[in-house]
Amino acid sequence: MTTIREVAKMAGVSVATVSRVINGNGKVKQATEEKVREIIKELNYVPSAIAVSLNNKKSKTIGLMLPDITNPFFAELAKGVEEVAKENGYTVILCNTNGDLQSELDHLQVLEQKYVDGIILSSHTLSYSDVEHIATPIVSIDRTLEGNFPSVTSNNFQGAVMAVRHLLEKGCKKIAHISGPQSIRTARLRLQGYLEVVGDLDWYTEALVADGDYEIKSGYEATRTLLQMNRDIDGIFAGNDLMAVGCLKAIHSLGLHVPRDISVIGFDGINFSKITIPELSTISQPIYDMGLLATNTLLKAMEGQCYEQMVYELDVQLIERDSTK
Amino acid sequence: MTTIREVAKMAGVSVATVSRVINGNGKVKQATEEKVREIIKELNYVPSAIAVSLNNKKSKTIGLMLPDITNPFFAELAKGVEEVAKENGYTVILCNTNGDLQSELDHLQVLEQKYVDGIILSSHTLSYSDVEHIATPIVSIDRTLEGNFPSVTSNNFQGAVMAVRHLLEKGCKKIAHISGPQSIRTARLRLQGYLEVVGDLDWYTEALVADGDYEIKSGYEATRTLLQMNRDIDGIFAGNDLMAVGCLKAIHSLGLHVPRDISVIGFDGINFSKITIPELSTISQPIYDMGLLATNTLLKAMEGQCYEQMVYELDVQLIERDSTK
DNA sequence: ATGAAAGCGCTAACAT
DNA sequence: ATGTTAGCGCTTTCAT
Repeated sequence: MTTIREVAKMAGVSVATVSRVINGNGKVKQATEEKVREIIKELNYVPSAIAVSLNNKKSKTIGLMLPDITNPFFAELAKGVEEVAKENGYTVILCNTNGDLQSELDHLQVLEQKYVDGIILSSHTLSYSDVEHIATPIVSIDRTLEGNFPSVTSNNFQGAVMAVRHLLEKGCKKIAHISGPQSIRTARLRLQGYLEVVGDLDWYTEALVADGDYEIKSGYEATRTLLQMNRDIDGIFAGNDLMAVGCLKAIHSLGLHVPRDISVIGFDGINFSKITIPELSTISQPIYDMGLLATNTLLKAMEGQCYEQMVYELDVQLIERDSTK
Repeated sequence: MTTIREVAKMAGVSVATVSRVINGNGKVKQATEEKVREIIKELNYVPSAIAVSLNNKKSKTIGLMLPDITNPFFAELAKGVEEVAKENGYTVILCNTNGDLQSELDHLQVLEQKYVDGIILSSHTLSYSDVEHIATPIVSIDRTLEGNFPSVTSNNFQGAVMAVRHLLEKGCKKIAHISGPQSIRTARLRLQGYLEVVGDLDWYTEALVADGDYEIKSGYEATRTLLQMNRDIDGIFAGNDLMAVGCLKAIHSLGLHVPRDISVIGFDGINFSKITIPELSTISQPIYDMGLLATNTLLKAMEGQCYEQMVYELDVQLIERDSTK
């Protein structure tokens, strides 16, 4: 491994001079600079990021903590985060937590000791006391956190309202909801949005809400349960796209047709929602943009800038496709 | 930030002693150790990974370079990698390259200067000369690399043969193939497997192979082209699951039925293959396991152990579902 | 069993 | 314009 010392020696200058040409600060004579650059190239010298970090207490690294990278929602988010990070010279440490509190705490601990310059966090189990001691800036995604943490979310409540209204407009007379885990804020908000619209209608009963867990399988099962209890359901608002996919399958397996017999709408707008048969109508969140925004916000926080805004709640959008008619 | 010095001072010992109790080497009197631990806890002291790294030249970090984390194949891989890494006290830096050579080179450069202890690489553009100078161990996924790099792949050729034979057994009389980008080794092997089985049959013509690029859309388009030219195709082997999904959609859009009119089989066994309607028959690779194996192999390489094996080619498996009858 | 001090590779303040 | 040197936080000889 080549060090700055060897470069200095070969170039016949001091390490300070080499450091100056590398970082482009301080004065260096043209000729000297050229000579140094030449040697750097010749020796294939790359400064040790570790040594640099030890000096300036910046690792040029951010941590990204997610429940599950195989969930398309988080994968898209991660892509956005990585993109912005890279553009700004940062590197991303991926932390997959499975939504497990202990795992999250462990990861947090490691991120701290690796001196990451910032953390983007998507967690529904972490509480304020778990993160308050962390000196590094944190941006929360998909939920807000107590304390002074910026957050990037989208308008879950409003989206749910839009979804259900859409179903209503399409002529649905009895609309069910497959809810996400009520421990997760987005799931609660989406349920609230649903209730907001249908809670007062005469056909509404509690039996029209089935619990899911945001995974495909639960959408499948919830739908079958729902349809067993209420044969006249003609519209289903699934708490997310994954469950909507399961829902589509369940309806198909029952010999029914979407959207002729039952209209289905999801939430998230993951890529896969447009490849189902029929293509899924959904409320799309600007997932990739949320990743970009979260990262840019984090970057600002890291530079010590005041936040322009602490809480971003992005607009969602109704995407009408073939599963609602 | 608490340093080892403060701990030492508070405990009334030298930094060397603190270091000893942290790392559990060297002799430390029971009482001293307890005292030190107490102070560590009290001060909430966590050793700086950076400083440690500077000493022992190990960052406890590995780099993971992938074309696209939103591709379920790579997301699953990443999950496996992260899992094993975490278990072994390593952290994963995620590098998303979009399959772009320059991006890969940039990332490689950064990984080097961050002193990652190892790299897991999935690239089809990088060549030997791009990586030979890298001192850190590298494991290649999904392809082999010249030189002494261990690799983890699966049996693409054999899988393709299995896929096409399966179609034949199901009674297909004219089988087409949607190939992946021929710049990618796996795509070439799968095409070869297809040709191996049907190349000599009397109905085979070159027009039965359509080019795709491993993305959903290309599967859709290739299928429509294929079917336009050859109305009597009754079986399609798609080069991967994503294209198979596009294929399913195209067939559906043409008013035809899978598997009644046309049987379809994919390759990869990504999670999503089981949620399509109809569920997709496919050749499944042990994706998650490939991630585990690659990481374990890398870990061994990092410990300087001789490789038990340089090249792993894992078995694939035919999964018969509803898209082939 | 414990401490003092050198050194990991670099930056930045201070000299010259 | 360039060099010297003191750290950054830690590990690890080498003394004691």
